Order: sequence, then structure tokens, then C-alpha cells
Amino acid sequence: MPGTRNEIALELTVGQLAERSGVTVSALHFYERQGLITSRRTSGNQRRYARSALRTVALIRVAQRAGIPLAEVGEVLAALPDRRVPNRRDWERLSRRWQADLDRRIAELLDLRDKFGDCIGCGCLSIDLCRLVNPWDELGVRGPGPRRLIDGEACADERDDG
Amino acid sequence: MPGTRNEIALELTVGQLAERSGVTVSALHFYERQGLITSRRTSGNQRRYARSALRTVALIRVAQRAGIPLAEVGEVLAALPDRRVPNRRDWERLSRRWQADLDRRIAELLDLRDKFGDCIGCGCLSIDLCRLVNPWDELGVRGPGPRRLIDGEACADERDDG
DNA sequence: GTAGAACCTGAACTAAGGTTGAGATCAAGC
DNA sequence: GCTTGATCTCAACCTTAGTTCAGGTTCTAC
Repeated sequence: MPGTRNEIALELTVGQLAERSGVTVSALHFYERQGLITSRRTSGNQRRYARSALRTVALIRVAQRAGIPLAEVGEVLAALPDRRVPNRRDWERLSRRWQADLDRRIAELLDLRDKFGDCIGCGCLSIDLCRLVNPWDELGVRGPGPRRLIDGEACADERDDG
Repeated sequence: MPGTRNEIALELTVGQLAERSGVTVSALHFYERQGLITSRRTSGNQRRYARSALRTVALIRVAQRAGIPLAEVGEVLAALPDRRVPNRRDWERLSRRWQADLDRRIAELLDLRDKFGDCIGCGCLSIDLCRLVNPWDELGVRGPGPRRLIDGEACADERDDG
């Protein structure tokens, strides 16, 4: 019998969950405050986690790697029926969704990467002309007329290069 | 003559720089406090930016899109000779470096994405076995013996699926 | 029955990247 | 000369994802 703590280790202490899942005790406390995981309390007010908490914490970690904020993880866990421990079908749905998020983020980065490639030799960084700089600055939205033609910024900042 | 503010608009006010670069005035103040951009002051203590500040702000924004923290941008700008406005050769060097960072981040996300693909049908999320969950948890490091064989967690958490 | 490890709570702190607000000053147009 | 908009500084606040600390309790082992 490895632990006298909880008979046959059907449940985990916070320290055990921390060690097995690779997150710190303080992070587990934090997740619990945020409603991401739940525990029962012993008569001495200590937390005891079902083994399924391992699964939930694993899911939280994977979601974080995929760039999903904890708040969103909390929402999807809260939306699960009953016990808010995802089963295989829940996971299938969630992971498809998060994979799609991941795909979008990857596509954005690839796009940026390509533009870096294009611009390395140019180096203009023009607010108006550079494909790398421009994407957020919707041309013409902030003023009348074709800004490109009006203020003629172009790649003209470059007398600096010896 | 568009502006009486600074003769032929050789310099930009903070509001003008904000509008042209797409960042807020408060962000520009912040960048200045962080040493990312510099300005001269008028007799009335107002900031005036050289047009090259547009270029620097553009570079900051691009770096941010690429996931480079401002502190690092600050370091590289501070390392530039003289005026800390990057010229074409500086940009070439920086952009190669940041493109490499980007490549690494993309590779990580692609790896994660693949693992999502593998695991969608499995759904085990096992701390010990799942390729998706495991990467941070260096097997065997935290205890003697091969954990995979010893504690036999496997994909055994799944009685929950109806 | 006691030492020491593990646990509890609540509050304060961290880091990054800013935003918001108050109160004062500056600049531009009529 | 006055109003209005832009700007100034400084301090406080925001969000995310936790960590750290103090002071107190519980558990486990010898």
C-alpha cells in the first residue's frame, strides 16, 4: 500500500496532483478559484481530487499550449453536462475547435513569415506601402482620398543607408 | 501648407505619429518611457518626432506581430549605432533573426497541430502516454524507474464515455 | 507526543503591454 | 481674448496566469 493517505489512492492530494500533472500547487489552487477544476474537502479541509482531475489538468495544459486562454477553457468546461470532466466525445469536439484555432494562428504566422521574406531585401517598412507593416492600417479609412498617392511616403526614408 | 504646427511637417506631433502609425498616443508615451523611441521637445514641452519615428514604430509593430517582446526590441534598437533608427542593413539583420524566431514558433505550433490530429480519435489525454499531453513531462525524471510501466495509467480513464 | 512535511487562506506581488483619469498647460482658430 | 482641442505628467488601474508570503492547521512518521 503506497499511501495511507487515501486508502488505495482513489483520490489525489493537491501535492500528488501537482506532481503527476506537472503544474504547481499554487497553479492548481488558482485553477480551482477560476472554476476549472473541483475538489472535495476532507474533514480537515484539505483538497482531494478524483483521478479524472488529471485528465482535466492535462486538457488545460494542452489548451494553453494551443494558445487558448484559461477563461475560454473555463467556459467550455462549464458547458459540459454534469461533472465537467470531458469524455472522449467532448474531447473530440473541443480538440477540433482548438485545432481550427491553431490552424488560424499558424496561417497568420506563415503569412507574416512570407512577408518577412519579401521585405528582407527591401527594408522600407513604409507605413503606406510595405506589405509587412500595412495589414492593420486599412488604407483610406482614416481620411479622404487615396493616401498612397497623396502623401507619397513610399520607400523614401532610406537616405540613411550608407 | 497643411500644418502651421511644424512648418512643412518635417516633424510629427504625438497625435500625428499616432494616427499615421496606428498606435495610440498612450502607447507612444509608453514606448518612449521604455526607450524604444525618442523625441525632441518644443519650447512648450511637447514632443516632436522625426519622420524616421514612423519607421521605428513600424518596426516595433512588426516585431510584436512576430511575437518579439518589447524588451527585446528595445535591446536591439539600443544596440544600433548612433541614432537607433534602423537602416536597411540593420533591418536585414533583424528581420532574419526574427524570421528565424517565427520559424521556430511555427514549427512548434505545427507539431502541436499534428498531435491534435493524432489524438482527436483517441482522447485519452493520458499524462503518461499521450503524445499531446506529454512533451513537458520528461518521463522518468521525477522518480526512479520507467513510469510508463510502473504506474500503468494508460488510457484507462475512459469508462466515462457513454 | 512531537517534529516536520504538507496543507490551508488571504493578500500582496510579478511581468508585459499598455489604458485611464486628474489636473495643468499649450496651441490654434475665431 | 477666449474657447476648444491637443498635449503634458504622474499615479493608479487593467488583464492573464500565476507566485510568494505570512500565519495558522493537519497529517504522517518516529
